[in-house]
Amino acid sequence: MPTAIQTVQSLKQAIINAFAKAQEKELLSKEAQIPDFTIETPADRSHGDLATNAAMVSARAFRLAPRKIAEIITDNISLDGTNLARFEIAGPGFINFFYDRSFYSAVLEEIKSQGKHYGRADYGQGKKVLVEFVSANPTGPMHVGNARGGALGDTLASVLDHAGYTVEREFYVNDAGNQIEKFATSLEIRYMQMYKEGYELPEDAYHGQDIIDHAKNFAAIHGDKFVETSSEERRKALVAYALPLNIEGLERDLLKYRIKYDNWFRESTLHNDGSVKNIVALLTEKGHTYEKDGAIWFKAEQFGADKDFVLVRSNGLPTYVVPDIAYHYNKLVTRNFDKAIDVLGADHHGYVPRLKAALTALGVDASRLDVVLMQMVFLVKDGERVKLSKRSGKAITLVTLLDEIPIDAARFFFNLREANTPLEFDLDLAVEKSSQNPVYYVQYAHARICNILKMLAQENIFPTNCTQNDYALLTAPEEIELINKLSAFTEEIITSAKDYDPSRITRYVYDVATLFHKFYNACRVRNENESLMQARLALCLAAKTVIANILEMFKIDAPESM
RNA sequence: GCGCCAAUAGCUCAGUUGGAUAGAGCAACUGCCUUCUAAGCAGUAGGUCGGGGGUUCGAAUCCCUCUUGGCGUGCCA
Repeated sequence: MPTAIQTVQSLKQAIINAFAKAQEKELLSKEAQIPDFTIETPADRSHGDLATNAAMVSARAFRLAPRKIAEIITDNISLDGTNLARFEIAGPGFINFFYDRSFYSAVLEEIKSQGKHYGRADYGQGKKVLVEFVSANPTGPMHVGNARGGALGDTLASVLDHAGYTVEREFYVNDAGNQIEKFATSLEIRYMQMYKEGYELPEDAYHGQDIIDHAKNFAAIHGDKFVETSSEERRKALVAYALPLNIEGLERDLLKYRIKYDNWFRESTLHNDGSVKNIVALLTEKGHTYEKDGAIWFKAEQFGADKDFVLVRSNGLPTYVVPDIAYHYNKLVTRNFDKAIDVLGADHHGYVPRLKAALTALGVDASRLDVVLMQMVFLVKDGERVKLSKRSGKAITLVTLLDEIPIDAARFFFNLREANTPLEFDLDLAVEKSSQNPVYYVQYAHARICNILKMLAQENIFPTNCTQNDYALLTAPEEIELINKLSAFTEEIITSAKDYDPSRITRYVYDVATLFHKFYNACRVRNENESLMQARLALCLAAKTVIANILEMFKIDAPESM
């Protein structure tokens, strides 16, 4: 167990023991329960490395002043084996604890021995989790929102993996249904326009250049062969030509973005194997549907949704929700994932309770589906928001974006903010090669460490094992703060996994870089006496390990020199 | 109308799930390179946490209410 977490747990136990001992001595009422208390890291370290509110929250239960209880606890506490050296009572009744020297050496030894694995936890207990993200329509190119979804989903999957889940990444390909019909219509009209007058693209069709290109390339192969055929045949041929190309394109572009999926799951398989029909049948069988106006409705209100909704339209075709229900049923029942996590745009939020209602009706525990909603991205150039218009087909695509800015920057920037807040993406800052660019700031810290190692190696100096006495020389505030930060990595991973929030890790690694730069300016490694140099070298290596582990997790380059 | 999300320094955002004097970065101003990378560091200044009520030892955080903004509320996806 990581040193920091272990220290907190042993302290918690020590406090509980102190309570019990005081009760035994009848200093505290035996009647009262020991209330839930917390142990936290104070923002201000002069208030200790760990602090507890135990005395304050138990004031009522024991009918004593908080400070009095704090005295009783501290009189009866034993800090043996806790990596803590001392405590003090402060403020309204906080008890503040301070690390023993052994804490710092334990952290550095731990990072050294775990190396690439440092930061990993068993919090997820190997549970199977499916993270579905991007899932852009294969009817056109991906846009900036998909870029955020990609960075977020892929990194979230990594975070969950580090937290001890068994993770799969999945892309859901909408290769059936209305979108494809619209795709067919758009292709058909663009194709016919090349040979005949009087074909006008409807307002709600796809207006992008990519459709025109597909039609042209198709014509280059088949000529006017499909002009006189039935519309059905023509559409089929066009889709059969263009759709695979688009899907290949999605895969290629995402790979360029360093995203590799375990599965590309096709909606069409759910239609072909009868799953979609089966969902309607199952719900009907259980008496959860009814007919109205020639359509089949689901009694969603009975299962917590805001209103009932249509499953099968009066024209006999299912609405988009049905394949979606079938898909999630497939994830949670057929494939038996413990958790399904969807990364979706926030405009889908109204649909989540409906999907969950349907799963509940099917007897699936809907809490096994978690949805991470993602707010809008605003691109900023020259200090102004770039206007995006999807309708005209002039939206900025993922590919264009990645041509303009480094992939490292994109993956970092899109994980700078929590998913549920709108994100301003500063295009100028992303290409900026300066301290203002947070990616470079972090990478620079890594490169600096590598450089120290390189310089020393040239003098034939290499890291050795450190003794307790060596580690004891690390006493500067910059050194202590850096170690403290490094010790918190595993907890950050767990919290980040719990909240489905990789942006915590982005901020964390930025903090690590900041503290390293401060250390670098305050303390020298080279030309110090052997013992201190080795201790500082160990600290540098530990910082390097943490930064490198995180950058690898984010699939961002960790350069040896810059 | 109803529902979801948000509002913190001039700008972009944190805030350890109710804790101690609300923090970073950018922008502004002042310093630090004969010493491991100045893509760095140190410092100054900047606040009615959208408004108002409530809950308690204690509120940016929880509850109520109002204001403003985004989104949703289709036999579209």
